[in-house]
Amino acid sequence: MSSTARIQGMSVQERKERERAHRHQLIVAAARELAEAHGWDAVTTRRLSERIEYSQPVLYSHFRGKREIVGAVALEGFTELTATMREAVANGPEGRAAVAALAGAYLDFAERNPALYDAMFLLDTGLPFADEATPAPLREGFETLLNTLGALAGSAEPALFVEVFWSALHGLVSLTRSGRLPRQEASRRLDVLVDRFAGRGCPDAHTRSC
Amino acid sequence: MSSTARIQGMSVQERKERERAHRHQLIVAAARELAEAHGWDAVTTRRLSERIEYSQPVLYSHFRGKREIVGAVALEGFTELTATMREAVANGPEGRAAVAALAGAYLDFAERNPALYDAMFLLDTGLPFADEATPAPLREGFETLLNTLGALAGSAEPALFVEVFWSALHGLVSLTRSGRLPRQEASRRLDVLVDRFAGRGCPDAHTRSC
DNA sequence: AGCACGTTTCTAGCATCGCTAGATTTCCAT
DNA sequence: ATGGAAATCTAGCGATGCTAGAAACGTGCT
Repeated sequence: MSSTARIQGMSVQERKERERAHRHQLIVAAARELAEAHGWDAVTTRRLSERIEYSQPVLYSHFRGKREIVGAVALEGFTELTATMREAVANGPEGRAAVAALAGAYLDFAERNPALYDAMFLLDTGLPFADEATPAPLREGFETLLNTLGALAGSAEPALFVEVFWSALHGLVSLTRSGRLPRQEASRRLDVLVDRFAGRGCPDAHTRSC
Repeated sequence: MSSTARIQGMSVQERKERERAHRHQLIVAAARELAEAHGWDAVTTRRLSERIEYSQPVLYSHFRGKREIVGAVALEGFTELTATMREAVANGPEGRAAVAALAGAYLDFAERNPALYDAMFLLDTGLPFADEATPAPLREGFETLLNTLGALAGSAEPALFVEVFWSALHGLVSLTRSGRLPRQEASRRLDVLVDRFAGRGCPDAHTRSC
């Protein structure tokens, strides 16, 4: 290793890494756009490579395979969903209002980013969830729910309470998106769900007489 | 058309139709078994045709394509799920017990028939759901839920109440099956869900003081 | 009985998929 | 300028769902 390698070589290496990172993001963005525009079935390695103007094998120098690309898009989704939910409870609503705000934000997010939502919750991404290796964005999303809803758990364990609430939201999204539930009365279903989870009864009796 | 055609011809035609129907069921059964044994990805037209000992184009004389085969399996699933749920409420439980019985039956069914459940609720089958063309097995499944749970809807419209309950169940199944929720505490999550939907509060106050 | 015709079934192949080995080019350090 | 490592591409493999056209079959008539 010469002095040039030590002085200039490093910056060349850094530039290459920068370019690599840029191309990495290019792939993720292309996958996301393609999925959002024409569905995940339209996201093929050939189309992706065409979009980024590189050949297909380049994709495999960034990701182990297609599922890892989907996983990268899903991670973006978790970050954005967490931000959306945090915003929804930024002004500190409590009781029923908090549940309604979170649930509304969640359903809105799913409605506005269908492909992104699929990457997060439907497709196989290989992302570890309830695991010591769970990526930060996932953890933060769950914690946002926990911070706001944990207090409404009543006699149930907060974490379980949140998981069940999340499941219900996901069920609504999932069944509606796949045509199993008519989209028409989605907002009324949301009301029913919020009523059930907003602790009508013991913990927060200020919402409705019991 | 001769007398033979009028007397014997019909029975020949009937025999052919019987054989066709038999082969039809053979395809559906093969698809289901293959899916339950090795997942839906392993259900390919080539493997199916090998199982039924006919060439691939024969499949397309019975079904428009693979999705219609999945749909046929899904239909079987709805019939069986409905039967399972009916059995669960056969001895007429009420209030919390009814909710727990139905939810337990549902989750058990999903756990015991993962591929079947996927065909019903995850995969694209082209089956019409909330539609005038909704097949009978689907309708009956929903009605079973409605008959038992409608009374617990409280101030909500029964149909919506049931849809939301169903969504929550599906959410639990879906997130658990895909590894998003740890399988470990599934039964405690079920308890939390039942608590929320068993009308703790106004309609059925005999379950828990309010 | 034998033949003609309609139906059923099969062979063969298309376009596309995810993915990869090996050739080829590019670029850096000398 | 040039050798060699790193980056990139060409070409192709084994699958997939699905289909057109050829071959085989069996029915019903003479």
